[in-house]
Amino acid sequence: MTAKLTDVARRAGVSIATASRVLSGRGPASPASRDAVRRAAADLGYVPHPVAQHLSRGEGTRIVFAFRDRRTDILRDPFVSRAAAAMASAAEPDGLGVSLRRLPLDAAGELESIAADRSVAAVVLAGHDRAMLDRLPARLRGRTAAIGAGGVDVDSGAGVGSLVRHLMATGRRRIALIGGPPWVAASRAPLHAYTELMRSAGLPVRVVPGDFTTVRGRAAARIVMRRWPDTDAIAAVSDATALGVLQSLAAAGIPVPDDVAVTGFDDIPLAAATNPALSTATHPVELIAVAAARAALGAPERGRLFPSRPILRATA
Amino acid sequence: MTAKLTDVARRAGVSIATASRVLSGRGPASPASRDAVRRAAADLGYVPHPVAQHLSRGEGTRIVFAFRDRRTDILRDPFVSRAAAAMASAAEPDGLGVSLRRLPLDAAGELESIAADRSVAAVVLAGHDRAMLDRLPARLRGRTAAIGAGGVDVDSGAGVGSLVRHLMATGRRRIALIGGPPWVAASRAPLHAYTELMRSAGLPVRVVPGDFTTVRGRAAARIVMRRWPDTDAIAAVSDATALGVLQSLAAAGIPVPDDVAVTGFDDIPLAAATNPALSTATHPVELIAVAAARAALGAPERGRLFPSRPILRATA
DNA sequence: CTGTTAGCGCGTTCAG
DNA sequence: CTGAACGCGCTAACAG
Repeated sequence: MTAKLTDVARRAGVSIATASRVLSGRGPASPASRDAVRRAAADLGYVPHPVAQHLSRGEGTRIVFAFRDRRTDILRDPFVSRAAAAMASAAEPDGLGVSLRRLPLDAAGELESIAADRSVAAVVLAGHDRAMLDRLPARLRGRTAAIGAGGVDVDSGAGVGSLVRHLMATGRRRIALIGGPPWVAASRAPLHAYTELMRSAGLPVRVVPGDFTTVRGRAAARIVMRRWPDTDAIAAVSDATALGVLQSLAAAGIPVPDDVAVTGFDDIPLAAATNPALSTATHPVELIAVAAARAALGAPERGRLFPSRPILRATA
Repeated sequence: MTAKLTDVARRAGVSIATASRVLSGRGPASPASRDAVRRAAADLGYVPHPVAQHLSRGEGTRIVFAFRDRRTDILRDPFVSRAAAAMASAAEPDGLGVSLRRLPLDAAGELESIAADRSVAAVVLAGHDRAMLDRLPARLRGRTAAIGAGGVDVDSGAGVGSLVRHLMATGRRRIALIGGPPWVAASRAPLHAYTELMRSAGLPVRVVPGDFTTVRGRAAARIVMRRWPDTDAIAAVSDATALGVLQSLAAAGIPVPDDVAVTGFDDIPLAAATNPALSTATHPVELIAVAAARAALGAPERGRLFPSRPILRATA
């Protein structure tokens, strides 16, 4: 049988309250009893029972990662799994676990049920919109953090901006942007950054909407080259899209980066493996997810932007 | 304040014991009190407190996914994050969370500490070897399941075998295999399947070891074509490797699949996006992870193999 | 600084 | 079939 706090207290010759104070580090304790308790705990190989601690403190035991999406199979989205795994790794030392839950577009009911579940220590929201944040159940207020769009997010504006600037610095002038879907909040910042840069440089603004997929990237690249044949660079707001662009250009016999430079965004593992290797910018999903989890667990911090670093390879 | 079992019992005019029996479904209860309790619970919007339940039942609140690897940053491995996310999704309805923990090659101490943690409901092991399973702490015995190599796994032998058979059926005769690292258990089954098929068909066995990476795939393909220039098909045991093979062949001006057919394994998202699109076989990581989690939580099942389905695209 | 006393919310004997 | 009482293991007010 595993040793419990009572055993430690008895062996140390103090009360359980004192033992608890010493071992949890909360509350005062004389050096003498502190020492005795620590020794007793070590001798007995005492390990606290996290479940009992959580119950007693009125805290939950898990972080719920709630991802709002119209697709049912959110597990196929690499960002979802990367973020979930990162949180599961960060939460481990605290004895917490991570649960993943998909939210439908209208998630009012689901959020209520999550709020009612007292095993939920914190909630990390993604794919949300403003309405959702505003209608957040009161009981979730102090323990919810959001990823993206107003919450913890990557500075995609600055990231894409730095790539566009690089394109300009290397002589590109007719730069097209394949953006995200207009109705997705994350599409705004890159589009804005690109537009501002082009305008203030007196260069033409050429934008085609995408949807972050490779298939759409292929089609979008064809549209770009048909509509503006003199385009000498294509900036995509996701690596998946950029892969489609590369394929499309290769099929059309357009050399990259000689005739047309290409950039992506995210720095997925395969970006380094394309031919030629894709120039892109980092997307620290893991850092963001962990920051959001910490914020949800009580850190006051909100709305922080994580920097995106350009990774220049062969395509630009 | 949220309603608790006491409130439900009082409103239903029964004792907490009866209320508990009715709501948990364990133990007898008369139709009358059953009805009263159910109604009272509904009226009050009663939601049980999972943490209290777990403490009382002496169960843990989380599933620990323990991944043994020499690399420190296991989060970068897509299989790790996919498996973790799948378990986090499957565990959600049960009020359980998932924690991810890296294990060093000699994980004796870590396993002890995991076993001592009473918040751990179950352990899913991956990257293990036999010695590790044998030295498993006694307290972990009934609640541990393993992914791969003797545990729940994909039938990679049959998967690679079906691809090799397809290559033969389409006229390929000089088929080379780029395998996994010899010291990894998961490399054995595909190698064995390939070797048996080639031998019994009276065809030459051509094997070059790989390490599941794209970089190594590039190098391995060069080795294959230099050593056996008449090779007309290359089967790789991972899609990442196959991508390297495709790049290497493209760089050498060898048309795929005309001169050399190529197959991978895993069916990662980008396999559909290569040019030409990669023929491969599925690796149901999510299904496997969930099955392992269920097994660890108490299902008796062990050592089940999940089928791998060939996905024939353009490279073979 | 310390020990006593209540809880945290629920499961589960064990007599009725 | 039911209810009173205890146990799960620990934290936190409250006097001392």
